[in-house]
Amino acid sequence: MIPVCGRFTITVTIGLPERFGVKTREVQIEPRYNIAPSQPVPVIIRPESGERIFVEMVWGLVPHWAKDPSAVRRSINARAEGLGERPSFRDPLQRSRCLVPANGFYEWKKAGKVSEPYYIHRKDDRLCAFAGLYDTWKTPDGNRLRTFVIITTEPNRLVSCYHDRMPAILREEDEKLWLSPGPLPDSTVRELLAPYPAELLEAYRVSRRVNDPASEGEDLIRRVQDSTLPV
DNA sequence: CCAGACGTTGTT
DNA sequence: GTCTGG
DNA sequence: CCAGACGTTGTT
DNA sequence: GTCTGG
Repeated sequence: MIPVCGRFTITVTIGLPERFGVKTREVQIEPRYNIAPSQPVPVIIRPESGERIFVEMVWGLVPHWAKDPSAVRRSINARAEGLGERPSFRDPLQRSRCLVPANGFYEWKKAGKVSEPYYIHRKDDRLCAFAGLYDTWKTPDGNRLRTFVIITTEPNRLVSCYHDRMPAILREEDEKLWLSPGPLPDSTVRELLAPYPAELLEAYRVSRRVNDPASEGEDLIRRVQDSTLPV
């Protein structure tokens, strides 16, 4: 009873800071093949200081006004449509946009009783940025819990074979605008969050080992035979 | 005014 | 915090 | 998203 | 069936 983009990967970590214009290299980022909600992810923000930085945030938004993080239903996705009107997202959309680095994501197809996972990624294997929003919750002891959501949009022709939503992948030339401080016009937001071109992506069946959030490793993105399609 | 929600997708 | 429903 | 739990008090 | 944890 949760969302669409529910698992993703960061497989290419060499050159990641350079790819996103982050100057600080102190954060050691390990490849991840099965990032699930509730886990920490290095996302990219641009504070007022102007320099892009990595900040570790937990996937699943806890709004700043929540009284108790465990009492609030954490959203892991936010629909692009009507984003500006949702109480949880209205504020972050104006002031707290982030880039979520990713190489690909998983979608599941029900085949009878079992869910069969597919991996969707760029044909050229370059890193993408999902459009994200974040918020900061102040803990009773004065610390900060930083959390984020991945925005979803209509699927392109490729992803629509698997699902009726897909993550909003920013075109590389739009990443700068998404990280710019302050509100963006509604029309700009709509344009930036439009479905990513299908011809740049590829999808294939992977092992059901990825179903278990505890699974890790490069085996998870290995292509396996798709039993639902002819050979 | 106060109380209560504040979210998404998929499946039926 | 802010909006909606009662 | 999927997997796994789904319960309590008192005693060690 | 439905919620929580990863």
